Amino acid sequence: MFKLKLQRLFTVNPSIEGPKFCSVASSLQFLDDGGQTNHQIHEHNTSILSTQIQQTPSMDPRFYVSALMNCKHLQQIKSIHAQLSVNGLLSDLLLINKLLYMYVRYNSLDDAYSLFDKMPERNPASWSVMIGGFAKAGNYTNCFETFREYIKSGEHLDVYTLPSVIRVCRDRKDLKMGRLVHHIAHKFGLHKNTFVCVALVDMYAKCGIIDDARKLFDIMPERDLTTWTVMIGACAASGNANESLVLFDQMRESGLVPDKVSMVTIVNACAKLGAMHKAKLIHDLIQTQYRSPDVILGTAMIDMYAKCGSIDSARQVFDEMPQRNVITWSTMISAYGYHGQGQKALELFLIMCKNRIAPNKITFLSLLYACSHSGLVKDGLQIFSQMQDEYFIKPDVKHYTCMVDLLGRAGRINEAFTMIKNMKVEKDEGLWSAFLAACRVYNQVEMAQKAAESLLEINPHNPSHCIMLSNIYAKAAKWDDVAKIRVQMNGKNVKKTPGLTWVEAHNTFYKFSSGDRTHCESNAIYEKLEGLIGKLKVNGYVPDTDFVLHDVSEEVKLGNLYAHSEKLAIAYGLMSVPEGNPIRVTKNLRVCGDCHTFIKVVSLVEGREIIVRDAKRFHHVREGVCSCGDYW
DNA sequence: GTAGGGTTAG
Repeated sequence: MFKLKLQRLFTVNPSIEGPKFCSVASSLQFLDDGGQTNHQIHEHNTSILSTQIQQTPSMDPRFYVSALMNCKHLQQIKSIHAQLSVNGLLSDLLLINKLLYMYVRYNSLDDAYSLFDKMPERNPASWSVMIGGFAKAGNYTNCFETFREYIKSGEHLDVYTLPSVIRVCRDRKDLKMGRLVHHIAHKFGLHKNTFVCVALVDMYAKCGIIDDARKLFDIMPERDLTTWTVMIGACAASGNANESLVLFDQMRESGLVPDKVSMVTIVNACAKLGAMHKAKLIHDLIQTQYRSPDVILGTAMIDMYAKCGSIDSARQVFDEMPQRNVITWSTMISAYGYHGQGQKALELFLIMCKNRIAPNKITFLSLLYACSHSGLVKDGLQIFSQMQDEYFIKPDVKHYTCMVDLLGRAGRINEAFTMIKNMKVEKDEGLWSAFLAACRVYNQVEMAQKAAESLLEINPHNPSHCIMLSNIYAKAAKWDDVAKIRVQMNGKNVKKTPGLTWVEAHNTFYKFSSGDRTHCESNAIYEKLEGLIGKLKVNGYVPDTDFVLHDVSEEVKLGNLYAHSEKLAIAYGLMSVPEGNPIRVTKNLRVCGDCHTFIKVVSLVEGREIIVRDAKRFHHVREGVCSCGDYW
C-alpha cells in the first residue's frame, strides 16, 4: 500500500527527489503508521503534500530541515548531506546543526565530527550537540577534548553543554574534572541553573562526596521532581537509605507528586533498608496512583519485597504484573536464590523458558547463585553447561565464582581448585574469596594459604583478606601466624568492619553493636538475653567458640559471643515485637555460626519466627529450622 | 541541543 502510493506520487511529480522524496515518504509512512484507513483522507493529504512541494522553492533550507527530521536511516541523512553540498547550502548554520544532530542521533559520530570539524562557524548549539554526542556515546576523551576547545574558543558558553559534560564526569567518577566543570559553571554564571545543579548533585553523589551533593541541593533556588529524585537516590547509594525516606516525605510535603521514576528510586531505598513497614506504605501509595506498575517499577517492587523478607509478596507483585521482561524474571529468580529456595528458582526458570523469554548472563548468575545457596550441586553444574551449550553464553568471572562457591560449600574443594586453574578468564578478588571461604569451612589450611596469597597479590590493602586468613589460622590454632597477620594489619592500619544489627520494632529500626549498652532499655535487654541463654542451654545450645576469632581464653571468648549484636537485637525483638509477628533483623555482615545456632534454638524455645537478612541472603528461622539448611 | 528509574558472584 505504502509503496503503491509512493509510486503514484512519483509519477505525478517526477521532480521529487532526494530530501523531498524522503520527506514525502516519511509523511506517508506516518499516515500509514497512524492506522489511518479512510481512503479519501489519504488522497487529500497526499495531494496537499505534493502541492506544497511544488509551490516551495527547492533551495529553501526549511525543507531540508524537515526532511532531515523525517529521516529513518543513516543513508537518508547522508543523501541529504550530499544534496546540501551540491546546492551550496552547507553554510546555513541552522541546517548544519540539524544535520549534525541527526548524525549524532543515528550514532554516526565520525560523520558528525568530520562535519563539525569543517564548519566555518559554530554557535553554542553546534558545540553542545557535538559534545553531547560524544558524552552519550561514552567517548570520554573526545568529549572532554572538544569541551576544552569550546572553552578556549572564547565562544559564549550556553547552559546546554554543561550537563552532558558533568554526566561524563559522573560516569567516569572523575571528581577532579567534575570540580573543574563546576568551577567553570560559576565563572559563566550558570551554577544556579536547575539542569546544571541536578547534574552536579548527581556527579558528587556518585563520586561518593555525598556532603557536597547535599550542600548543593540545600542551596538550590528551585527544586523540581528530578532534583529531589536525584538527591533521594544519592542518599540511598551512599548508604543512607533512611535519609532517602525522610527526603521523600519532605518532597511530598512540598506539594510535589512523585512520578514513576521517583517511585522506583524510593522503592530502591526501601529495598536497601529492608524496611517492611515502609515497603507496605509505599506499595499503598503506588496503588493509589497507578492501576498497575510498569515493568521497571514492578521489577523494583519485587526486589523491594524480596529484600524486606517477604518472598510471597514479591511473588504476588510478579504474578500481577501485566508485562514482564528478562530483568523481571531474573529479579524473581534472584529473590528465590537469597531466600534459599533454589528449587523454586529452577522451576521459575523453566516457566520463563516456556514463555519464550531469552535468559541473559545475569539470569544464569542468579540461577547459579540460587543453586549454590541451596546446595543443589548437580543442578548448578547442569545449568552451567546449559548456559554455554544451549545459550552460547560464555561464563565470566562471576559465573565461575558461583561455581567455586557451589563446589566449595559442598566440600568439593579440589574440583573447585581445578576449575579455578583451568578457567580462561581473569581471576579476581571475589573468586579467590569464595574459594578461601570454602577452605575455611572445611579446614583446608594449605589450600587457604594459596588463596590468601593470590588475594593479597591482587589487593594487598583489603583488610577482609587479612582477616579471613587470620581466621583460618585461628581455627587451626596457629596462633603465631595469627599474631603475624595482626601485626601486618596494624602496620597497614586495617581494621575489621564492626558488626551491626538492626531490629524492626514500633515501625522503626533499633541498631545494636557488639556489647552495646546505649539503648535506654539496655539493662532489661541484657537480663532478657541472660535468661534466654539459660533457657537455651537446657535445650542443648552450646556456644561455639570457633567463631570467636581472637586468641583469648575460653571464658573471654564466651563473653564476646554473648554480646554479639544479633543476640542483643533478637533479645530486644522478643521484648518489643508483639507475639505472633515475625522478628525482622538485618545484619551488615554475615551471621556468625554461633549466632545462627542461637537464633534457631530461640525460634524453637520462644515459638517465634525470626527473619534474618545478612549481608548476602535471608534466613527464615522457624521451630528450630533455618531456610538456609545451615548452608550459607 | 541539557537532569532522575529495575536484576548480578564473594
